[in-house]
Order: sequence, then C-alpha cells, then structure tokens
Amino acid sequence: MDVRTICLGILTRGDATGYEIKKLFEDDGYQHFVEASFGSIYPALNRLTDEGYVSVRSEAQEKRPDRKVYSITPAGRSAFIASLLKPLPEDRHRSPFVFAMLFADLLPQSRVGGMLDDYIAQMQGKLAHLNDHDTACLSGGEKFVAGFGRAVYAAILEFLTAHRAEIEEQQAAQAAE
Amino acid sequence: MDVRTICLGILTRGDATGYEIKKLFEDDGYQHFVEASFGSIYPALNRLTDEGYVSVRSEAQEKRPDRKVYSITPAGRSAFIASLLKPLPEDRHRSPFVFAMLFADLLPQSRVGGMLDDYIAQMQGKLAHLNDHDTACLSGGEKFVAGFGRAVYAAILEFLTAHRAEIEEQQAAQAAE
DNA sequence: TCGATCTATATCGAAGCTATATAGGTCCGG
DNA sequence: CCGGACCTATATAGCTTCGATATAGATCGA
Repeated sequence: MDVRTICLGILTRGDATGYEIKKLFEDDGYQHFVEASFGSIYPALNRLTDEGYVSVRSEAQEKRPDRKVYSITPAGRSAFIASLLKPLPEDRHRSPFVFAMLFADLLPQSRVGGMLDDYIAQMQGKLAHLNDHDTACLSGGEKFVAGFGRAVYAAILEFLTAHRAEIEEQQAAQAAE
Repeated sequence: MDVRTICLGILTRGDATGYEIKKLFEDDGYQHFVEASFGSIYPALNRLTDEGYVSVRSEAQEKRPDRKVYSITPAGRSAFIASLLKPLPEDRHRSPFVFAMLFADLLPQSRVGGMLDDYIAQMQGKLAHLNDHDTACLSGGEKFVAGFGRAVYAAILEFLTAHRAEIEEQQAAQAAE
C-alpha cells in the first residue's frame, strides 16, 4: 500500500491538489490508519501523471503558486481497483509509547506518569475528533472506519485507566530496589 | 524513535546479535507496536559502535559467519534513557485494510468478505500468539504491553464481528445501484 | 536424500519522512 | 493598526528505513 495507491484511492472520490490530499489525512474521514507526507505525495502525483493514471490541470492564481488539480483517469481507476484485489500488506503499528513502557523500570516514576498522561490525552483527543465529525454525512465505508477507530481508541483508554496503576507501582518498587 | 534507539533499548536487557534483535520483534515480548528490518538494524548497530554507544565482540564460528555480539556501553545506556525523557514521537498506525474498507463500494462483495475474513484471522492469530506466551516469566513492563496488545486486538475483533454485516450489506446495496 | 527452513551478516535500490525554501494571505490579539 | 502566528500551495535535498537479494553451511522432516 504505497503512497501512489493511496493518492489514487483518494482521487476516486473527487479531484484534489497535493495539498488537499494531505489535509484529508488530518481533518476528515481518511484520518487515522493512513497518512503520507508532502515529500512522498508530490513525487507520487508526478509519477502517476507520467504513468497516465492521473491527469493534471493548472489553475493559475494571482500571486500564488498555481493550483495543480489532479483527476484520476479510467486507467488509474482500474489500477486502483486491481491493487485492492491483490492481497493487502499487513498493518503496521509503531508505538514509541508502548516501547517506552517496556523500560519503565529505568525511568523516574514521574516520567512514567507523565508519559501515561500524555498518551491518554492524545487518545482522548483522537476519540473526540472522531466524534466531532458528523456521522450523518459519511459514506458507508467512512462510517465503518470511524466506528473502527472509536473501538480502538476506546479500548486503549479503558485499558490504560484500568491498568496504569500497575505499571506505576511496579515501577516504583523496582526503582526502590 | 529511530532504529538506533530501539536497538539500544533491546541491548539494555542483555547482549545480542543483529539477528537476535530482529527475532525478538517476531517472537517474544517486543512483538507488536515495534519492528525493524535487517536493512536498518545492521547499519544502526555499526553506527552505534562508531559512536561508542555499543561495543562488539566477534565470536568465531566454524563454517559460518562470525557472530557479532553487541553490548551496550554506559554511554549508550545514558543516551537511551535521555531519549526516553524527551517527548515521544506519536504513534503511527498504517492499515491497508482500513483504507481498503473506505472503498468497499468499488469492489465485488466477495472481495470485501474475503478481506474481512483475512483480517479477522490475522487479528485472531496475533491474539493467540500473545496468549501463548507465559505471562509468568514477563517483567512488569512486558506484562503491561502484552495486556495492551490483547485489549487492542480484542476490541478490533469485537468490532468486526459486530459490524461486518453492515459494510457487507451496504456494499451489496451500492453495487446494485 | 532432497528441499525447506534456520542461523547469520550484509548491501543495494527504492520508498518514504523531516526539514526547509519560497511567498503571499488571513486572522486575532495587543 | 501592526505584528506574529498560522494557512494555502508546491517542491526538493538529505537522511532513514524497507524490501529484496546474495552468501553459505546446518538442520530437520517427508
């Protein structure tokens, strides 16, 4: 699931500029579980153009760089669907927080507490953001994905509030040894 | 949280070769939520050696490449702890499955069902793997992380079994339009 | 006994991310 | 009403990381 494929998918829902594609990851239905940086989106769009999977039109703007609006072509749409018919790559969840918890015994107790606080706040923020969005206007797939996200964040919050004491106490005990 | 930091962390728990570090991600307590490839581990260990954060000893083996066993130095231990005291990078969860679900309406119903089946099987496998491991022999941090993993996988499985019908039906309805 | 899988290191090319450059616009607070 | 922060918008250089591949003998099951 490379950045080119992700861009193609987003363009099946409508034309967009590189900038708009990036924003979609942050703001709307595509958030969580997919992401890409400008440094990969712009080259991806150029290459998709060369390959004939998308077309571009430049909209001149006064005193600003031209908006380059990308549209998916029929070939691009076919290629995207074909890529969804192949076996999907596995999920990758990389969590510095979880890794750090493995080393709680090396850290001052206050730092472990701080990490937990920060992470919990982060998860609450993501959950709130998902709930903010109007579920009424979402497509079937988007509703499903939003529900998936809610389930994951809620489970994490529940686990952390139920079990944070264990690691904080354990950690205090180990540090005292 | 780059590969160098991850390697340092693992070496705080004991000496290891590059190969063994990689195995730890697959088999044991470090699994899920962290990972690195050989292509990044070996260069990381070389650079850590140059920087004085780890030391190496070569154990000659008959008719095999030498085992290069890495040990963390006091400087390495300090650097690792310092990196845990700085703000942690955010989690990154990239899920081709979740992305694909956003486009269920473009796919044949059988494919959507197949994706769900595959993903559910994958999550069950990860959950089973976590439960296989003897929780008795784990450190406090490892127990906490294993519990975290179980909570996440269980929530995903629960959500998918409860809601898969929605997206499969919705998808069938849209395809029929 | 033959192929598959495991131990073990290593590198190359491709992919992706971070930080930065550019450049004007908007919006809010002081 | 001015300044700073943030937004739109594209783009690239450099570093990091990944995936695939090379090497090579050991072990183990069919």
